[in-house]
Amino acid sequence: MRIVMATPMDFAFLSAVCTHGFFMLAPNHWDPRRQRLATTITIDDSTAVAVMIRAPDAMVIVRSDEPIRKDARAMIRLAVRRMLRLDEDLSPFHSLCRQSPTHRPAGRIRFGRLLRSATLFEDIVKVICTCNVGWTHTVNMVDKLVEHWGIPTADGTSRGFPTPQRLAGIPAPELKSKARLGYRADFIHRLARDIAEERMDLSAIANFTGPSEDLMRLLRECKGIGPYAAAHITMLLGRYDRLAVDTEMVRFFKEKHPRRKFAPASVEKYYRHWQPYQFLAYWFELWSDYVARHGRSEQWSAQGIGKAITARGH
DNA sequence: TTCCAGGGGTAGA
DNA sequence: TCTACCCATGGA
Repeated sequence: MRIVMATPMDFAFLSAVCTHGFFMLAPNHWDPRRQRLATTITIDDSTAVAVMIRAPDAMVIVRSDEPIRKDARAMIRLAVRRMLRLDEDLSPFHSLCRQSPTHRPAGRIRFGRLLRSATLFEDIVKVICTCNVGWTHTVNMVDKLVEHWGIPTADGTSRGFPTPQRLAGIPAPELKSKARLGYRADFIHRLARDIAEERMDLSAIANFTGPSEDLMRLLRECKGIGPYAAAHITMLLGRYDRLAVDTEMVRFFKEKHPRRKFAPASVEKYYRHWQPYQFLAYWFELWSDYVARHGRSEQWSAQGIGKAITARGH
């Protein structure tokens, strides 16, 4: 099977994949030498398809060695579009960058399509798994979720991310002990159950058109999603006017502006002129700082970058 | 051992 | 609305 998709004018594959840590999380596997993203896309509770994504010239090519049903093919197309944000227009942000002495490189590399997951459910679970832990632990938790409850491909060689229905059927203590989720197990189990039993409608959140503030409020109704997680998920949903304040942001801002007193309000003020792209402006600065410290992001490995960040000693 | 990591929930003021 | 305290886990 081979799917070919046209890309927006300002699309750059490397930027789209390697400027957000999700490319290091299961079921994604990035091949830095060939510049290909291998992943497994979950179709339903019993079907998943392993695909290889590459992007020569002005197109994205998705290939799979398995025979694919027609409906599954459509779902793979939608999933890849979502992951690479092929429907977003970031040219206004790139125009702003070109006028900025600090962010000009962001315009040049077409920075801003931060990789997301095939589904919003997968995004939310992964964000919960980043809360109050080191990156290596996040990687391990997501690895184990996919390893134990991921949907296997027909040949059984890989697994897609578990569906809400699948995780809803696993008792929280089992999630905790097998995936080492800690107290996050209850949040993830509750989220999966609420979706599976139709108490929570993720499509309403995904298609929400109101102000970002209201979207944040909607997300925070979900146990386990606080201010940081809600802001990060809001970003994943394609809104960049909310800053996700976490320990990384605090560290970065203190280092960059040692004379300035840190307060979330002052950071918001600092990025105000990037409206509505505050998050992307901040993320480019943070990502550039990481690249200066640890080398090109497309060469990062999940465990390697985790250890490097921890060893930084903050 | 102790600290802390890309926080969040809850109770009490 | 703000603060203190607790919550699993694992690496340094």
